[in-house]
Amino acid sequence: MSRDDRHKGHPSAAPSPTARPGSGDFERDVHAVARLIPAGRVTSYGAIARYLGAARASRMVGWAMNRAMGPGAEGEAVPAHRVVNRQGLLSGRMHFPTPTAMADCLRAEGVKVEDDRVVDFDALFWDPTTEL
DNA sequence: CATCTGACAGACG
DNA sequence: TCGTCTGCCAGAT
Repeated sequence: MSRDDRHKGHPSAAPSPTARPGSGDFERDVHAVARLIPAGRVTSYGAIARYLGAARASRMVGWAMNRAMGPGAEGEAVPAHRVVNRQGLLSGRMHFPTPTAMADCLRAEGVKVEDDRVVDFDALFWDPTTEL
């Protein structure tokens, strides 16, 4: 990401610093939805973000996953391997313990993965706004 | 305290 | 149809 110069995002400071610093609400919701993803199914970051009402915060979904699997993972593990991008691409595979952990995990659930991409992604796609 | 980056997605040219 | 830019929120430097 180095389009050139996109450093403009500088809205006035937060009006209520004590409102909710770490928030965690968004992240918590993301984890909740991720856990609802049925095994053998996959969804996209945007789908989750949209379901939470933050369709434009799809990036945060991925960030939430990163924290979810970290050492500070909440009690329950989050199936981050079932969350892929809009193209069915395992964009987050590099963040797993091993580069093949994500694909291997999906294959274990019956999901075919080829070239880091979910085969038949459209058929396996699980949309929370529709299914939930 | 200011600035960039990041597991994406959608709009635009 | 493809390449590029912007938007979003939060964490890291």
